[in-house]
Amino acid sequence: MKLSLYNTLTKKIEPFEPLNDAEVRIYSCGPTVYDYAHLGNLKAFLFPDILQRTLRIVCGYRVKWVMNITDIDDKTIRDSAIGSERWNPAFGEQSLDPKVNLKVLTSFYEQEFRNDLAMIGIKHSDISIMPRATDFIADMQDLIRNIHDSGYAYISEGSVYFDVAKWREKEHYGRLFAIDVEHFKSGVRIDADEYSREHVSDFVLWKAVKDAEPFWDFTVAEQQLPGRPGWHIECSAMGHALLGLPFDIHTGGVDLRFPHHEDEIAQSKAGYGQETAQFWCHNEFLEVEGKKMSKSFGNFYTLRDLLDKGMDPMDIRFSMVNAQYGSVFNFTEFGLESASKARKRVQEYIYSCFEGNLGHDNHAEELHRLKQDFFSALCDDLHMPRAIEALFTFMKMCPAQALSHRDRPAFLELIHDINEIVGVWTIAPRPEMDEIPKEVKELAQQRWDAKASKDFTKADVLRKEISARGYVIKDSKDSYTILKEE
RNA sequence: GGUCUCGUCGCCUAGUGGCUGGGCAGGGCUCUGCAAAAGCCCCUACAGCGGUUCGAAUCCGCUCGAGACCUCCA
Repeated sequence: MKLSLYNTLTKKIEPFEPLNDAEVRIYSCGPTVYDYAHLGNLKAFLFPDILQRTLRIVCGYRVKWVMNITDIDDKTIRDSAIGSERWNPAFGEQSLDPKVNLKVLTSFYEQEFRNDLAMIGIKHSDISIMPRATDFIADMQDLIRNIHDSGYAYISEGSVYFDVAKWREKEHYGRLFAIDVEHFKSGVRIDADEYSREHVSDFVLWKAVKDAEPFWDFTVAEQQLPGRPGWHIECSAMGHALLGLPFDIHTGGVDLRFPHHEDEIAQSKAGYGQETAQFWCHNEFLEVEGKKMSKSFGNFYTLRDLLDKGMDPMDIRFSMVNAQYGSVFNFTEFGLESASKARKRVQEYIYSCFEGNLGHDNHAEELHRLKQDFFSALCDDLHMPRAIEALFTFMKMCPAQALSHRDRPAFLELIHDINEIVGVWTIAPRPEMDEIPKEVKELAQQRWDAKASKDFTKADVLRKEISARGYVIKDSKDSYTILKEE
């Protein structure tokens, strides 16, 4: 099946066709590793995860997926600076070398980030490369020299800036975002750093070293400019080095359309003479309980915050994935609960397919429709809600017990493929219960006896005792089961 | 001020002109000590006002409302 995707470059949903038959090349703007990943980050990475899984499983392409790690920027420098409040004592003593401190801080959060990805079901084996910006300084410097040589950069007080005004004389600046350079709203936040640009619309390619900040030597136009890269340049350099330009799909949050991605396009074109990507895809933001997630609203959550509250990472994945990436997703506790129940219903259905008697009806047609509807919804700009709807509709039409000896394996095969994308279920028989302690079993039997003799007071006391040991009793008509309390 | 989304059942989400979408919650039943699990059934909404049309949640206009971005937040 062919995938169609909304392309911010054209503002239309377009059929996707790889530039190169061998594989689809995707670049995702990754995290800045100065803190634990928050829910918004997760949504931003779940989107390309579903994208690349769909490209592989439904469209049959090979995929090369690059997600960068930004380990040098204002915030990583700030937090690793000597005396920073955010320096975690677990990192040990701070070094006198700011580069060492930077590395310590960023490697810590990088590792945490990798753990978080695994936790929400993004497989490391699916990500071809996770390059760190600091490992590509030389590539960035080459690119900046190229841009300078071609006349679109100028040096000012030790920093190098991209000359947007000059670029606009030749090229369209505002490919992803309609920029009204003349009408920047007065009072809107303007980058307040002390670097001097000729125009506010210019952006920095290379920042001159400041006191006690990490820096790299750099020579451009026979000038020595010790400093560090600007934010946008890293993606241009890494995309070029690891995927080659132009590549197929570039992903990121909507906030990155401008200036980050716009500048990336301009830089790469100015320095490499090539377009960056044929598709630019942006995921919408996440809100929490109807409000923008922010520290000041007190609704700012990292993944580990939610796990500490006892939430299941697979429920978090399912709730986020079960929303179209291009629309604002409202993360609520009630919504997570809904998603959790819906997910478990499907899981229950899958377990049922491994047990009980077979049915005799023929559901080949419904199976075929499920396959068709599920995958075609995904192929339509990754409409996961519609795809999941097809699954529930199927389950309603065809109870697990009704599936025949032919339909069951067919369903399991299909749900396996579906799960290769959704990634929240276990396609296997119901796991054996953990060994239940003998005393709990005995208590349960006593309770059943008490109940049978209608001594309900005693039965309730015993239920409480069982509960105190972490188990619950569920009665059915003429038997009972013991389950571990969640 | 500029650019752009969006207002669908209690909540979340599909749906680019006609066929009462799905999930969760709620109600009923299978099953009567209590509770819980599972399954089945029920639950006809499209911000407002005009217009186009045989027919509009869906197209057009206006109004009201919500939100995002506008120089380093995914």
